[in-house]
Amino acid sequence: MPLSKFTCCPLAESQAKRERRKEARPGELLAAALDLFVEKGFAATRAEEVAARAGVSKGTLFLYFGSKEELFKAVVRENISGRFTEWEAELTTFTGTTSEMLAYAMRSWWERVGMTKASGITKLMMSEARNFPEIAEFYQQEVILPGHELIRRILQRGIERGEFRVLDLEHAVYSVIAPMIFMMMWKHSVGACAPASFEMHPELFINQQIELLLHGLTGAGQPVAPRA
Amino acid sequence: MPLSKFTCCPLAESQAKRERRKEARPGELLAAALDLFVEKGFAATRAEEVAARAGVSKGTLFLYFGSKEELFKAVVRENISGRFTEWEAELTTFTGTTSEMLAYAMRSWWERVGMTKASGITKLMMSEARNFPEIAEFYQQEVILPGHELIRRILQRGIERGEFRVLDLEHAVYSVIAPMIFMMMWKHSVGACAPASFEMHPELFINQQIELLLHGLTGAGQPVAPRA
Amino acid sequence: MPLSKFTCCPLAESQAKRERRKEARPGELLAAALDLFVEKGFAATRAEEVAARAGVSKGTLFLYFGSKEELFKAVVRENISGRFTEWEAELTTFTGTTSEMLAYAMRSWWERVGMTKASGITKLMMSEARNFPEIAEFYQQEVILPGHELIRRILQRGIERGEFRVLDLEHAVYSVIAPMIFMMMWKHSVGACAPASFEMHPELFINQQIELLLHGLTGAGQPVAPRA
Amino acid sequence: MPLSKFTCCPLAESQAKRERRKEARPGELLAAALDLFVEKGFAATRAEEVAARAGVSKGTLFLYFGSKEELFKAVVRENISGRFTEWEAELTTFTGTTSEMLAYAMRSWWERVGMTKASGITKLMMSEARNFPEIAEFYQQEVILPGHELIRRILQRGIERGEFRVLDLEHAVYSVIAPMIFMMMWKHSVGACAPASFEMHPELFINQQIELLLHGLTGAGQPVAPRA
DNA sequence: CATGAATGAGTGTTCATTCAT
DNA sequence: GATGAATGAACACTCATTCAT
Repeated sequence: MPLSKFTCCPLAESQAKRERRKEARPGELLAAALDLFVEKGFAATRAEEVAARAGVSKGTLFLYFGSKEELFKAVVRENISGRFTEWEAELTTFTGTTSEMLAYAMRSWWERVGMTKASGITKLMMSEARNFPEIAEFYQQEVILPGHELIRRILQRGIERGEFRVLDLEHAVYSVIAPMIFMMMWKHSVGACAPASFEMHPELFINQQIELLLHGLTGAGQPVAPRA
Repeated sequence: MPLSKFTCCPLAESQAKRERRKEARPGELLAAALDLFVEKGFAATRAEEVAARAGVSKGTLFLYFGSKEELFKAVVRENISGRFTEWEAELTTFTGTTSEMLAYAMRSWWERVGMTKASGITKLMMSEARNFPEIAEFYQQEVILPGHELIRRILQRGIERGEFRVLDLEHAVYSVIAPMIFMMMWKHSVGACAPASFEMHPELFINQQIELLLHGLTGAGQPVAPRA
Repeated sequence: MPLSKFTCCPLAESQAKRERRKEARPGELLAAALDLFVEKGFAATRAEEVAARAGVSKGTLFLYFGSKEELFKAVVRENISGRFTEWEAELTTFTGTTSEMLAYAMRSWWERVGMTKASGITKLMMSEARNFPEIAEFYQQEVILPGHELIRRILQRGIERGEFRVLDLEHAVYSVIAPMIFMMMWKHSVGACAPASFEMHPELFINQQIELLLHGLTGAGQPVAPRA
Repeated sequence: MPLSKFTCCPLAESQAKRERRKEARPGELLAAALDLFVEKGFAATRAEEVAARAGVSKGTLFLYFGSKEELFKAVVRENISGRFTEWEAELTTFTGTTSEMLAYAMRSWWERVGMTKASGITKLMMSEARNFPEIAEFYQQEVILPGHELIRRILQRGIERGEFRVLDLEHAVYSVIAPMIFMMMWKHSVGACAPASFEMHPELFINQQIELLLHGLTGAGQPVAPRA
């Protein structure tokens, strides 16, 4: 844009800046709210604090979200993207073994969700589900259901191809999911105020968890992810 | 009740009942508080509601617990029994294989903690840890640390006796704990308002989880806990 | 109560005092609210001010009335007693001329309503009716309708007995009511902040109004209620 | 519009319209404000609503009126025309009987004020006088005082010419004014949300009211304004 | 001039906590 | 001890007013 330095009227620019701010506001507020809701819970988070963290005044918050509750719902909705379709596509075209597939799914989950702020949503839902049944319902439809479906299909593939032994699919899904839920909860609760002794190295843990999930504690073969 | 004919006035009886109630008060309050804190979180639980559920007046609550925060601490403290000593004793004298030992530990954990109200404490800590750092610290010392220690010793025994392969102990502990934490969280959040499709059969899940933990998905042998 | 000076326990007395206060609270609050609502309108009256005038804290107000709106409704309801039955009884047994009857009705209205605080309710309703349609409806049923009925019956009697000439009853009712409504409005608006020049002597006005209503401006006979 | 062919671009036209609108702005705002103030009272009327009804933005309102209070004052001031001079002139040159004169005054009042939006101002003053003493004072000087003066002069004329009997002038003025005030209040309060049973036919009422005022309920002669 | 995004003082309402009874 | 009436600090939310664009 070489011409832009000659811009005769600053109107465009400042207008743009204002517009940009206006469009950015909801996002900034949602980000601030996510942080605080995850950190302190819904009830203990003050609206003014959210506003302050987003760099605006209390009134502005209510300009964008009609109430604290609507803000909460927006936070959850915003962070529950339908990332599953993309994910399922990847797995549908996967050509390796199902063990590799499962490992891939767990590792990419960590990179795309577990290690990001989005993981806080899970903590939020676990903590507040009973106070927001409608939101919990929404979360189940949008996250839990497709998530389970995804894992179930992987396990099914493993069984059908003779890679995994026959097992109770429904509960096996929970076995795969449990360590992931656990990591998110841990990170946002004990992990946030724990002494060094409880530090967890997520990548190491995931690697070993995959190993254990596939071959078990008694599994033969090389030692499992020895700590560097 | 042949003695009752000597009770000239019902005063004595109700007096006695009152005494009993008086001594029971703190316990009833703690039980009510546990329920409500688990259900709605600390901030969203009203002191009056706790009192009402315990069958006393608002004022009485503050007679026994100086503040809502103290009540919370007492709830946590009260429900963190030093059951570990007893438990460790059991395991120290355990004579079977380590696989059996691990299975025993997980199953008895379910009976003694997982399926009881005490499981709510874990949900509470996960939800509120960051609002109550001192309590979280206390919880770590009293529950997490000994719990980890217990699991670690089992795993260590397995490795030393050549039953389990060598692995990163610290993270393996998390692999054992994760499904248990998961069950408690699930039960008190999604599980409390979930449709039938998300129902979980804890015993089945634990059985299969033990199997998976020991032999993995690819493990040979008979199918794992096929659903009845 | 000569024995009361020996009352061994002051419990009874203080209990009583507390009880009395508790029972008196709603009344005190309603009185304070009536004053302020009449003076400043519903919206411009602050809940805290009402409480302060009743000698209690803001919180106490909400102990007795769930919301400002409920307080408003209670104020109106409280001051709309079914005084009409008593009134109608009086008029049913009235034996004089209908002129005397009308005069009696207007004068006793002044003593029982017009000159009391209850007159403020009319101002309130006139000012706020459109903001509280349900209350306005209630007011119509409880006050306007029976009030009109009462006046209508008097006029009807006058016509039937040949004392009053035939006229459009419905509108004649308004002619009787108008000066009374007017007095209440005036008193609580202009009258409350008017210079001496607008002072009104209600008794004089009513007397002359009765005279005019009965005989008109052109009526023969002695001068009408010359000012003392 | 033969000149319009010289308007090469529609800009001029819309420019013109804009100019016109610009000059019309204050008037539109005052009209909108009058409606809303009358309907909901001063405190319960939101500035933004006034602006919206006038078709401008919130900011624009404050461009023309420094504050909501100033807007209110302007509304009152604007709607209190010095129509009295014109009126007094009419009455000064009146040649009929004083009864006719009074009837004319009341009927023309209805046409010029009572049935127009201006009647809302009276409701406003009655409702808000105590919150705006200065405005109330102004209203007294500009409306009440000259209004009373006008009525007083008519009555005085009637007495002096022997048409009306001697009476307490001050209070007789109120007797004339009361039904007019009443009509305006009624129309803007109960009348605005009343069931058909409380409907009032202003012309009928005024006619009969005049009759009653002149000859009273007991007046001989033909029946008073029998309902068509 | 007009706009509407932003502000923050103000108000209704809640609820932990106190204390007279 | 037990009660529950009373308190007032705290917080969600509103809205008149400002001002950058």
